[in-house]
Amino acid sequence: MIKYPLLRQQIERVIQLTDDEYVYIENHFTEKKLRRHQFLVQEGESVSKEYFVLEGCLKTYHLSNEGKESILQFALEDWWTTDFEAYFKQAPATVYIDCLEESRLLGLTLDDREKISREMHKMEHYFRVISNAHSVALHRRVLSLLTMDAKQRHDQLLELYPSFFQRIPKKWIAAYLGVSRETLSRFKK
Amino acid sequence: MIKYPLLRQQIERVIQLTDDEYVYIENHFTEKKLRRHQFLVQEGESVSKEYFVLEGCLKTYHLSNEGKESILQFALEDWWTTDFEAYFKQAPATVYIDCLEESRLLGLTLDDREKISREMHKMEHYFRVISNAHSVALHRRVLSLLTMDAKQRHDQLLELYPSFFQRIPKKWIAAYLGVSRETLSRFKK
DNA sequence: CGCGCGATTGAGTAATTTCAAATCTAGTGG
DNA sequence: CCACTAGATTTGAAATTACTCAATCGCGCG
Repeated sequence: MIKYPLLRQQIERVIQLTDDEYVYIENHFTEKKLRRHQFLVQEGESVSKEYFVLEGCLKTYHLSNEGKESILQFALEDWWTTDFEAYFKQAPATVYIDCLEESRLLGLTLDDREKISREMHKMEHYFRVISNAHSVALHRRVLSLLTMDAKQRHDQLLELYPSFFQRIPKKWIAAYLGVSRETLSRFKK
Repeated sequence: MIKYPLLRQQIERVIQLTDDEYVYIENHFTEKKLRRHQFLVQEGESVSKEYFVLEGCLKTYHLSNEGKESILQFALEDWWTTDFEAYFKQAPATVYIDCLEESRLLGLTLDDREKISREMHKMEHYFRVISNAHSVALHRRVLSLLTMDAKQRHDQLLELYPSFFQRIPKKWIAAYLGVSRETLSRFKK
């Protein structure tokens, strides 16, 4: 019985699955619901799962000693999120993940991930492709921080992910771009 | 016959290998020498291999339309380097990799990488750990670009990789930190 | 000795931040 | 449904940071 077609769709962007294969995979996931302002992960905690976002919106951020938030990732429908460093190394989290909207997630433990990868070579490939995509996105982000000024980064983000600007408060967009909200606000012309 | 103990040492930081296993792996690598100012990779080219640095020093950079270089990575002894996006996707390179000192490298093709991963589960694990370490490093770099000013980034780099400052011309350090060389020069007090 | 490249220094300028105040908005309880 | 409040956004002005451009310095090498 297929319960989450969105997850299947996402995986099948990379590999092909039979109904049986997909159902088998899906059974390793557990659903989790979060309300606004609830934490999925808090600094210092252990991180047992990675999560696929069925619906909603979350932000991953680092909190400095001075209380400044720097946003590493926004996760919307169709995205994977967790503190990957903590998850893979089974180490304490170094970031917070916070729910911006009421959200539904599917969680997968590291053991189940490895089990699935071992049993289905295709899935191991899927996870590697996802992980590479993740690295490539980080590369692009480093580049944009090195080569572009704040206005250019803003325009690029607007073009790449217009939905961010509709759903996410401007102050978090600013914390993602690495500018003050005042500066971001002045760009809107 | 073991020819490159440095490579073995590097792999054995993560997994254990017998002599036979290591020699088998080593035989998939081919040595390559480069002189100063030679390119390992140029934008637009295809990228058939990833490289382990036996000795020397290389820089991976992006060239903007205005001719400005932004440095993504310095690779010294013991590091892996290539245009990973191009290598994994078998797509044209988007960066240049340039030799700063006479260097000796060991190249591994994607096919051989996958072959080794398939045949030795340990090595698949090694490659995943390396890839995660890579992601984590990029995460840290995004964070440092978001949270720190140029002076703080400079001090952090000096602490993390003091050898960069001895071997690499200041202008490239500046291009790595994302500041002008004049600004970098003014930090030295 | 002098060339050439990289590094440094100075001065003026542009971009962005900070702080403070004014405005707008969404969510809450009555 | 409305009024109210806390939070979010915008605007202004001053202060800071880093940049650009230009000139100078220092050193290795032919």
